[in-house]
Parts: sequence; structure tokens; C-alpha cells
Amino acid sequence: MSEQDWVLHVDLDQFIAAVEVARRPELRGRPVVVGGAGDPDQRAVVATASYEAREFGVHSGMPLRLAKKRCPDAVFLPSDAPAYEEVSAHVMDVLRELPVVVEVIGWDEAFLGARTDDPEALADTVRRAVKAGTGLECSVGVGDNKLRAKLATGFAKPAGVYRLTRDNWVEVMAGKPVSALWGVGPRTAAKLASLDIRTVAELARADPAELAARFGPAMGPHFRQLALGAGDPVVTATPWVAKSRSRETTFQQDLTDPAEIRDQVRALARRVVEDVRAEGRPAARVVVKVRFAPFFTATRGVALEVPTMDGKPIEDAALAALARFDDARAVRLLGVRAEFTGG
DNA sequence: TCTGGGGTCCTAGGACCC
DNA sequence: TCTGGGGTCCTAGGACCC
Repeated sequence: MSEQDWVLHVDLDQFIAAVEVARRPELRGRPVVVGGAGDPDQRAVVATASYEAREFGVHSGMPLRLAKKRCPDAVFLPSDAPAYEEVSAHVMDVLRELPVVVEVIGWDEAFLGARTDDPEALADTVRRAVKAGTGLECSVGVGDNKLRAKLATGFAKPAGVYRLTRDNWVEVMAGKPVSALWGVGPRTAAKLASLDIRTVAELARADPAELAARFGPAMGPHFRQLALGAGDPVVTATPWVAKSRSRETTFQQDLTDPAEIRDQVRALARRVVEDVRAEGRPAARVVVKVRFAPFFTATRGVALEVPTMDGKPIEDAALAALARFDDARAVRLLGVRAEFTGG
């Protein structure tokens, strides 16, 4: 095959657990569960489980309490975001040394754009470079666009390489459930099932007009494009710019005292102000999120009179947004988000 | 076993304007 | 005189992802 543009998707294997094991070698080979404050009796969920813990049915997003029930002997560790950010930055620097365009899409993931006549050889080079530079294992998906590269990584894990392109898309994906597609979650899968669409092949054959009627003018046809394997082939190194900054907290005990709820919103707003100042761009709108005890979530927002990085107006706006809730129900979670000016 | 925290994008409905 | 049709902006909710 002649030289052409390829998209590689690099995903670190069990990233957070691997970082923890790297600095505590005595944990190697043991089930490790990272999440929350590391206390499995608290309200929190699993951020990452090591492969050893996954054998017990522990996985990301699972409440820590259930993880402990399934794997009582697991080592539970608190989530240490600054440590993961530091390692992540190191990994991305290693990738940038290679002859590729690097687009970071998460702590433990990046797309690479490259011209090469041997993408598998490049993928092996990537894996070796990451291992040599950071000690971490990763998997690499090779594709002709981002969707296929991303899905390919799932078949590459752990510590492998897999190629998914238009040539083997149908063979590999046609019989898979629609939820295997990147961007189709459980809600969409259930709605599609009600239209008798369950597999990728069935979604690819679906009527775009019918999908548009059910899912909206953009999303409906978009889902069918996903099923066809269509995706963005362009990898760009342009740095990501945040559109909002938010802080939220789930309380170990539900809050019922209005004064305490106001105090907590004020405290969250102050943290958001720090983040906004660090960003160096003014916020235009402040949104308060409340999750009531029965796990019902609502938001109320207030536009600032003039975009600002000042604490006082942002705090006041958060309290004004909070005041627009008339519920007196117990509160499980509070959040404050600042949105930057558009464009 | 009750379900984290930090983000993004799309949709739908109402306001408002011509 | 109950009366229309767009277009755009704003807001809240929904869905998804890492």
C-alpha cells in the first residue's frame, strides 16, 4: 500500500491503577481499586480497577461499596488527580517526540495523525516509546478515521495493536450491538431497540428520516453515519480551550439546612472563581446544579451583567441561581459551573 | 450497592423581533 | 379582528465520554 494518512488511537492500559502500582511496587499482581477518598464505605465510585480486580467483576463507575463486596481483599486507594495529570503530561511529551501529530483527548488517551506505509510498525514504535519513557503499557488502534481508530483500540487491549478500516469494518462490526459504537450509550441503544434496531448492521440500514424524527435532525442521521464507520479523519494538535469550569461535591450525608446549603454553594463558587482566574478569561454565566436525595438533578443559571473574573459577582450569581430552586428536599450533591464567553 | 467529578454537544420550548 | 411565519437567542434537560 502506498503512503497515506493514518489515525492511531493510543490508550494507556488501566492507567490510574498502573500509576499507583508504579509508585507502590508491592501492589503489583494484587487487585487494586482507585476511587473517591479510598474509603470503600463512603459515597464514591470506582475510577479504575486493575485487571486483577476486574476478575472479581469490579469496573469503573461501580460504587465502592459494591466493589468491596465483590472483592473484599482489594487494596482501595484514593484518587490522586495531580499525580495522574503529571504522568499523563509525561506520556504526551513522549508521544510528541515521535513523527506524528498529537491530539490529546483525555488523561490516558490521544489520537495520532501520521503518514506512513506501515502503521503497525509505527504503532509498535509508539508502544515501545511509551513503555521506555514511562514504564506504562498502552494499546494502539489503527484506523482510517478517529471513530475506527478508537474502536480498534478496544480490540487491541491489553498491550496490543489492531487495525480497523473500511476494509474490515463490516466484517468486524456488523453483528455487534449498537452500544459498541463510540457515542451510542445505553439510552440511545434502548430507544433504537424500540425501533427494532439492535446491531450495527441494522442501524446502518435504517431510514435516516425515521432516525431524525426520533432523535432530532442532527443526532438521528449522525447515528447512522457511526454505524457506517464514518468519522473525522483529521488529527489536530491545536490545544483544547475550556468552555466552562465547574466544581461539584456529593455529600456523605444529605443536606437539609438551607443555611448550610448556601454556605456550600458559596464555597464551591470560590473554588470556581480560582479556576476562572487561573484560566485568565472572564465568566459570562454561572450555573448551580442540585441533585436531590432521590437522585433527581436540576440546574438553574444566571447570566452575569458583565463578564468577570471577580469573586463577588460570581458568588452572588451562584447564590441567586440557588435561590431560584423552590424545593425544600434533601440535597445529595451541589455543583457550581462558570461558563466563559462564547467564541 | 444506590448511583463521582469534570467536561461537551444537541434538543426543545419560550421569548422576542420583524 | 384571536392571528402567520420565520429567525435567533436563551435556558434547562438529556445523553455521552473519560
